[in-house]
Amino acid sequence: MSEAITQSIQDYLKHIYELNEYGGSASTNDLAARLNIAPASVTGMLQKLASTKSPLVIYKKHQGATLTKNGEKAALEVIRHHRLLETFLVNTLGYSWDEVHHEADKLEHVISEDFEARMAEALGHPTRDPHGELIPTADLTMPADESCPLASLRTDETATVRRVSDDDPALLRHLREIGVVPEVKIVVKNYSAFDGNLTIKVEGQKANIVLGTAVTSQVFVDK
Amino acid sequence: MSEAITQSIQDYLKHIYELNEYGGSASTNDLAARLNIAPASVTGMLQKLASTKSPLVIYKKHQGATLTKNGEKAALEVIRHHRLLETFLVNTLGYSWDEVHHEADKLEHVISEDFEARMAEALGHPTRDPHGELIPTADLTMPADESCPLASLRTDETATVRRVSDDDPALLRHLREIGVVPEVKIVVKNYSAFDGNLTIKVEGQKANIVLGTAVTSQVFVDK
DNA sequence: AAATAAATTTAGTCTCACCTAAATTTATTT
DNA sequence: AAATAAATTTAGGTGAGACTAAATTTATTT
Repeated sequence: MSEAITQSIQDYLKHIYELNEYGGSASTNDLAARLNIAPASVTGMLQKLASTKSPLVIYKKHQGATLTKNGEKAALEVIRHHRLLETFLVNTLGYSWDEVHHEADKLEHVISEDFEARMAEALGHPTRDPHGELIPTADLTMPADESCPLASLRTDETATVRRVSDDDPALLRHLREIGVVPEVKIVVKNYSAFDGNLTIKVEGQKANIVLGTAVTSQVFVDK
Repeated sequence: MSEAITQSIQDYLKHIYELNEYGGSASTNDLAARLNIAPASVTGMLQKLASTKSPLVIYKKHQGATLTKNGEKAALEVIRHHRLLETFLVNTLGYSWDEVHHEADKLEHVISEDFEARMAEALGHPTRDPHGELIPTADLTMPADESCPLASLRTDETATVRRVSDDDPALLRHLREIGVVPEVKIVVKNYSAFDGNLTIKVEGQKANIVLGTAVTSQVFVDK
């Protein structure tokens, strides 16, 4: 029988997947930071995950981790759970978008496939969660995402906000307040080469606002 | 800082509470059977739970376990979660009453107090779950329950079904089929002293039915 | 290219919650 | 009351998943 995919393994896979999305390979240190675990512990787990009959992870010393096909399926399963749960909590229990992440992080490991299917059905098979993040399909493929960081835009460019990072409640409350939410149109009024600040005009808001890279790197847009 | 109440401790407390409801003290063996754990392991855990600064459990060698005030509060918290979840799954996601137990057993350890409060609100602060079992109140007291086992009734007695045990899906499907569900009235037509069988007439059903003690001990009624 | 800094791995421990096998205690028969 | 059976506890062990401290490897400066 194949090795059990425990909750903590699910967490490793999820974060390796997310780190792979940009950086290529997921480094020991980055994983440790995301998982709130000592780097030494991460090394141990990666070695273990990479050395089973049909491994979930590909791992080379000092070069970080990547997912195998199986590992990726398992990761997408967890991510699908997470994003459906966030949508469900907002739509059905009246959570606001900054409150759902922590709850979904716990529930994602525990719900059954039946629960997943019933949620998807009840929600009308949504393709994005409340933060605009794409929900992996029931057959565990991740839809293509064209969006780029708001931080990469320059003066006079126009774009539509597609998604925002879901893991910082304070940031989410701020974004809600200034109207930077999915599907809203923005125009870049100014780019400051010194600090990377962007001055933008948000559709439906009167005043321009200035955002630092701490914010603009977490907001993703389609041009 | 007080000792963490882990998932497995929550399970111990829940089952000690339920065993205390009838039998007085919860025996090592009964607990082991309910938890699907070796008796030796139960002894170890009970010793541990009974020997902290402010213990959750009272335990004397060879005499089983009881809950302290704190232990009882913790147990009722879990039971409240479980029964609210069962109600929520049935009302909101269309589960049938035989499908919810297992899902609730996993979720009960994971949801936040906020989740609990939102569910209670969304459901209109129900007092019973779909099986008729009483839901502990938000301040963690268990409402009084007057009901007695159907098995204790005799010929010509009349009663109202109040609750049924929720942990055997096959039994639940059978009860649903024969109409033995909460709030239904029944009349005992015959009692057989040999095997304990009861012949009953269920309100709204044409034919009488005969039930063995495997069933009648799991159904609770008010006379 | 050597020196320093940063990232990573090794080695050795710890806790939790379980296990089995054997010993002991309590309960039940004969 | 002794013998047997059942329940419980003791003793010793395991695996998962974390930890720290020290060693090593890779990357970055000077």
